[in-house]
Amino acid sequence: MRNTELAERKKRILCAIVEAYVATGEPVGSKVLASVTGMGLSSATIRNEMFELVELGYLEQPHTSAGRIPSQKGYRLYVDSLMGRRRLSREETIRIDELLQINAGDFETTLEAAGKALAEVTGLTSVSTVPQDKGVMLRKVELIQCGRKSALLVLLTSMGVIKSKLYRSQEMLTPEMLAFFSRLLDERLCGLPVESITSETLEALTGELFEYTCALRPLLGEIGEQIAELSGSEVFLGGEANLLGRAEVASMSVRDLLHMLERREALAALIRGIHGVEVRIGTENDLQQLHALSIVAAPYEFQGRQAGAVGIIGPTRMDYAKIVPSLAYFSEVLSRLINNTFGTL
Amino acid sequence: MRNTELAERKKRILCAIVEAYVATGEPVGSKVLASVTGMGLSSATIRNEMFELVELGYLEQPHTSAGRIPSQKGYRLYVDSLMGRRRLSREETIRIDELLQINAGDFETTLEAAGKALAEVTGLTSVSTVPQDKGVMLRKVELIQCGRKSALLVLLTSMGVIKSKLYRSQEMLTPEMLAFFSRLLDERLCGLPVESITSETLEALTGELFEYTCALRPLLGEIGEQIAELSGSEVFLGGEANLLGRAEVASMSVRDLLHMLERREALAALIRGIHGVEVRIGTENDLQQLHALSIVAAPYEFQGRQAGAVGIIGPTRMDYAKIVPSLAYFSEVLSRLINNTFGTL
DNA sequence: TGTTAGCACTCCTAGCATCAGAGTGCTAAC
DNA sequence: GTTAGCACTCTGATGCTAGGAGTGCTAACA
Repeated sequence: MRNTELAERKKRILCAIVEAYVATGEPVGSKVLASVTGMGLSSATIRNEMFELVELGYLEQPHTSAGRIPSQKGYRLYVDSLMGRRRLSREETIRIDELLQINAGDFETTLEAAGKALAEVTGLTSVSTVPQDKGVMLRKVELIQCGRKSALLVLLTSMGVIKSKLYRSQEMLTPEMLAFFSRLLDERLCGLPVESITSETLEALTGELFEYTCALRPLLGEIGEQIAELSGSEVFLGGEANLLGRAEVASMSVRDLLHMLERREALAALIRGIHGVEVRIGTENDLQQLHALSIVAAPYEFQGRQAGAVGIIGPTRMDYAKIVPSLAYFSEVLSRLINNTFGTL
Repeated sequence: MRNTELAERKKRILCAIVEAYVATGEPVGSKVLASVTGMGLSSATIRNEMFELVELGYLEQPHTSAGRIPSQKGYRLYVDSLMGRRRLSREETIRIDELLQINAGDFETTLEAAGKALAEVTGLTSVSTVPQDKGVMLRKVELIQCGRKSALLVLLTSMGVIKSKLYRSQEMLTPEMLAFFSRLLDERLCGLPVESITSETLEALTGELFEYTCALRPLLGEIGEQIAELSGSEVFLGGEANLLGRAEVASMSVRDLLHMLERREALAALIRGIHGVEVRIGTENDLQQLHALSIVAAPYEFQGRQAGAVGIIGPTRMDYAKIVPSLAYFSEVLSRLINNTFGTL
C-alpha cells in the first residue's frame, strides 16, 4: 500500500462509515460496521483499521468511547472516489421534470421558480445565479404616456427580462415628445449589450434632445438606473426554511444561519465559476460562515455555453450519493428548459 | 372597590410588574417591586396585593417560589388603561421620517419598503396589506411588438402598479394587428375597476377580433391572468429574521415560527379590519399559531379612507408603551407618503 | 382595619456523585 | 494477519444536596 492510495479494505470501511453516518447521524461503532460491511471481519479487525483511518485523518472520534464519524477529508475521498452515484429512480426524474415545467415570461422568474423547485426536491436550501450579463442585449425601450406628466418606461432585454417604472415628470409631456424620445432611444440603445450602456452613453444623448432637453433629461437618469439594475447580477435563494427549520444542523444557531443566507453575493460567487457538478465540503468553501456546511452546485448552459449555476447548501453530513446525480439531472433539464424558452427570442 | 374596577394601588403595582417584566424578562418579586414603585410600601404588603392580583387573573406565577409575570388579562389592562403612551423622542420620529423616504415607482413596492422600514424600527417582524382593490382602476393596457411572434403586454393601474409579461404567439403578429388590439383594449377596459374585469368580460371581446381571432384570442387569456394577479390581495412581510433570530421568544420553535409566517393570508386577515391602532394579545388573535405572540397594527389612509394596514408581530412580552405610539406615528407618515405619491395620479 | 416584620416553607438551580451502556485499545492466543 | 477477551474511558441519565429566591402565613403594631 502506497501512502497516497488507501488499501481497498480501508476504502470499503470508510465508505460504509460515511453511509451509515449520513443515514443515522450517530457515530458509527465497530460492531455495527462489522455486520454491515459484510466482509466477514470481526469488530476487532475493523477497530484496527478504524484506528489507522483516524491516524490518516479520514475519520474523527467525538470522544474516546464513541464511534467514528467521517472527517472533512473523509467526505472528500468518499465524494471523489468511493461513492457510487446512485442512479435516479424513475419517480425522481419525473418529479424533477414536473417541477421544472415552468412557464414564466422572463428569465429571472424562471430561474427563481427553478430554485424553489430544487429546494423542494432536495429538502435543502438552493442558490441560483443568473448569467453574468454576458451577451445580454437591450431589445426594446418604450415610453408609454400615462398622464399629462407621467409616462411608463419599459425595458426589455434579449433574455426576456422586463423592467418597468412609472416616471413622473415636473414638466408637461406631449405625445410628440415621447414619440421622439422613444425613437431616439430605440435607435441608439437597442441592440447594444446591456453592460456597455453606461451613464456616459446616456449623458451623450442629452445633446440630441434639443428643445425637449428640459423635460426629458431626468428621464435619462431614470433609464440609467434601470439599466444598472439590469446588469446587476442577481441571486436567488429558495427553501431557506428547510435549513432554518433544523438549525441543529451543523450546530449553527438560527442567527448564524440567517447571517450566512443574507450574504447572497458571497454565496453566488462560490458557485459561479464551477465546471460540472462540484462538491465543496466545509472549509473548502471560502466563505467562513459556510465552514460547517457543504455546497453542491452545477452549472447550466444557455446557447451552448455556461450561463450560470444552481446549487444547494446543506449540512456536511448529507447524502452526496443522491444529491450529486439529482443536481446533475436538474441542471440538465434546466438548461433544456431555458434554451427552449429563451433560446429563440 | 367595585368588582370591575381595580383599586388604584393594584393598578400601580400591576403596571410596575408589566414594565419590569418587559424590561428584564424575569418574573418580578415583591422586594424589587417595593423599591421600584416608590409607594413606601413594604414587600409584605405588595405580596398581599400580588396575591389578590393572581386571584383576579391579572398575574401568573410560574411556580410557588418565583416572582409574578403578567397574564394575558394583565397585559390587556395595561395596554387599555395603565400604560402611559410614551412620547416618541425627536430621534425616533426623525428615524421613521428618514426610513419612509421611499421613492418607488409603484404602490406595492412602496408598501413593501415601508414594511421593511417598520421591521427595522421596531426590531420585530412586520406585516402589511395592500388596499383591498377598492376603487383601483385599470389605467393603461399596452402591447409592444418585440419580435415577429412576440409582444410585451403592459398593464398599469390607477395606483401605479405595473404588470408586464412577454407574450409568445404561435402566429405571426403584425403591427396593425397589435395596434388594433391595443385600441380595442384601451376602449373597453381602461377606466374599469380591476375587480370588475372577469374572464367573462374578456371572453366577450373575442367576437370583436374578427380576422385576428386566431392570433389574438390566447392573449385575452393572458390578460385575464395578469388582471387576476392584480386584484389578488397582496401581503408583505418584513424582518422575518428578527423573530426567527430569537426563537426562544414565546418558547416557539423555529419550525412553528416559520409555519406561522407562511400563513400570510391569515396574518393579513387579522390586521385588515382594524380601526385605529389595535393591540391583540396572545389568544385574542384568531390565528392559533399566534397564541403565544402579540400583534400591534394600525391602518393607513389613502384618499381620505382606510386603505390597508401595517402591523408588527412580536412576543407577548413586548414594550407596548413604545410600540403603540411608534406605529401610530408610522402609519400617519405612511399615509402622507402614499397620498403624496399616488394621490394625484 | 390596614400595614408590617419575621419565619417557615416551597420550588428552582447548580453542582456532585453514581451507574449503566457503548465502544474503544490493548494483549495474548490462534 | 486475525480474533476473543477484558480493562478502561467517556457519555448521559438519575438522584441527592445545598443555596437562594420568593412566597404565604401569623402575630404584632398603628
